Amino acid sequence: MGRVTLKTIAEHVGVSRMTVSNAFSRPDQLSEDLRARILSAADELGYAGPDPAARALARGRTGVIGMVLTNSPRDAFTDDVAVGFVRAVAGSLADAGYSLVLLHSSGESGVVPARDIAMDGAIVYSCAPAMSAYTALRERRLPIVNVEGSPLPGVPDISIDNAAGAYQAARHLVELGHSRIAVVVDALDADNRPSSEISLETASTTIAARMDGWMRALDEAGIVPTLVGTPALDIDAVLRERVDRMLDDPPTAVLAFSDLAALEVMERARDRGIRVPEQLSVVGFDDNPLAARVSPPLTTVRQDIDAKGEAAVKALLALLREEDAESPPPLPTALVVRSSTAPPS
Amino acid sequence: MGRVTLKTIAEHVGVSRMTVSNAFSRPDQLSEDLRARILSAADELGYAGPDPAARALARGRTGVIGMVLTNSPRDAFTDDVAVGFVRAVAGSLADAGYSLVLLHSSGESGVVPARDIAMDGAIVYSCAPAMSAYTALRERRLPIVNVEGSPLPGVPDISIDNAAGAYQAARHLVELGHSRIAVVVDALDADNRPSSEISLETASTTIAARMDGWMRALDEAGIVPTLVGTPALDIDAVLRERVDRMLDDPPTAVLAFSDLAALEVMERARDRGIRVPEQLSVVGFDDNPLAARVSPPLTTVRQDIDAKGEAAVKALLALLREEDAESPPPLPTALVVRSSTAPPS
DNA sequence: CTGAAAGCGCTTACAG
DNA sequence: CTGAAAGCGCTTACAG
Repeated sequence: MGRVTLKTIAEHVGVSRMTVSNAFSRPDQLSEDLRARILSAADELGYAGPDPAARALARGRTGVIGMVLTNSPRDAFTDDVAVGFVRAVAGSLADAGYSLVLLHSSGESGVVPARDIAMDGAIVYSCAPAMSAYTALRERRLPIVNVEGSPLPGVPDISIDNAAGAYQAARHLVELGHSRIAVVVDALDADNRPSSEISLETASTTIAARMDGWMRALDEAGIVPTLVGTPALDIDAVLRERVDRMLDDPPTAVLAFSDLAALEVMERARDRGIRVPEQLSVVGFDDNPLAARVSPPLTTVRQDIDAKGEAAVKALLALLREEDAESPPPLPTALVVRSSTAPPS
Repeated sequence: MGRVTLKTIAEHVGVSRMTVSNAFSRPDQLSEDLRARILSAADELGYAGPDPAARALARGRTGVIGMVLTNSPRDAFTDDVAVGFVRAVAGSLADAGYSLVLLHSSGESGVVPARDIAMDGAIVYSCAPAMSAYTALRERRLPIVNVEGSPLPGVPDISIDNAAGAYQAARHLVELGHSRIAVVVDALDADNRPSSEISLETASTTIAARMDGWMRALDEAGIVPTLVGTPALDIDAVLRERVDRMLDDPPTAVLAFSDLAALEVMERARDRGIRVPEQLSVVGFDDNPLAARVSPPLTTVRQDIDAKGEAAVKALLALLREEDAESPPPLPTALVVRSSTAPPS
């Protein structure tokens, strides 16, 4: 009998299509009684409600918000901080009646979700402006909010106060009495050189801000740290090797750009019999759920990932209401001192 | 100048709308040269490509697959096993050119994503058949795959071999010499009674299968366990209280329906000075990433969550191709013996 | 290789 | 309170 549409029901009940449409979408436009008759006819005919795709086209809105993550969902979902962010965003969006669609980068399938998926707006998490998914979104002129990425004109930016957090972390080490300090960052091909020889031009905004904070505190104390960097977000092979090389002539303390990197440092140190914190202090960043659980528990800089997700959604909802696209002030951070830091021996 | 559509470009180039459509969607239908002219005009006019909502309506497919999780995304994303599943599904879908949309249960906003979001199919993870989102999906006659849920006619079912895994877990305790054993389950209002007094009718299929496995091994050994249950997926208050009550007269071993529940038992035991595994052996289920990290590391039943996600996507893609809706055989499980189990003292 | 026709299923003003 | 008209932006056969 073909597909059941508004028309099928309209004919069945003996009214026009738009009256049936009204029964579903604008209940106040018709009598209780007629509406009940229409709804029961729909039920009888197995009609589940107006087709969402048709409705999206007619209304010009889909109820869907996209999210593009740094890497593939497979990678992103391996990082508890990213997962926490997705969780917070999905929750806040749900409260506002929106659903979240995960936009992977274009793969071999030829599909580019950022270009081909119907949505009302998107949140871009920790992406370079040149990333293809991000570009596609902008070409569509979709409302976009940028999170921990490089600021772009007209795109609201959500981020924590990376510089302040990093400053506190470095300050903590200085106050403990450390002066031989290494800084471990990503997205920077530093390769174990003194910081004075390094240019930071390639770093992401987030990393650059953290560098600013660390360096300000170290500068104030007259300390020139060693920089250990990786050319990309390659937490694995390259980072491991360079951390290992750094430990050949170990500093007394390390500032890491993330808890995951800090854990890597702690593991490498353990392998070589270097004791944390007695011989090496380590400070992370993020307060990853793991940080409190490892041994020794990691000193780190906490960020409120739920607040970040809420702020991103709030900014996007404002954009959807066509309000001004203003970036809120950076979210606060807090140093959490646990047991991975101590005075140098 | 209004919105740029196929028509705008067609007029600009001097061809018909469908030729422009072909330039984007069926490149083999027109000359290289004409296509290049069209594409460059599109670029010039700031046209990002055919509108996805309109395309979805015309083509009858959206490129989006929905996922409904037991609870709100906020809750689901707190459980590493659920996160692992989402990760695996999102990854497999991306490989096939589909994007994943997270379908929350209807909230106060009046929006019911399972009913109102345009999609081509959905995966239902660990949901009761009566759950409203699940019902809405079925009313729409969307292709659906059910994961760790109660089997429904015509809906392919993906699950691990819960019974076999549970059997191995219970067998392990029996072989260690335990005979005073408690079983901790959810979705069952057991309230610390001997298993012989309990009816299992309210349990989910997953729990019921695990119960079958545990009971078979215990029956074979002539053991009647104590059942500790919670009325719902309420891992918190109720479970804590009942586990506490159980520990008033502790068994020598506990079989828990999940690693999270097992950790709860271990924590309660620690609070009361009951040593694991010396005084109490604990076996979990799932091999949650946490299981290997806690102390003592937890003996548990491992399931391959990536394989489960892949299997779910594979079954759904078959459905989308209108192939037969067959449930694959249950995925294998394996007992992982760590340090939370030992012979009774 | 190109285009005229019909259609996807709904909603939005607007008139009665 | 109800309905006729126009439109959302695209694609799918099909004819030339």
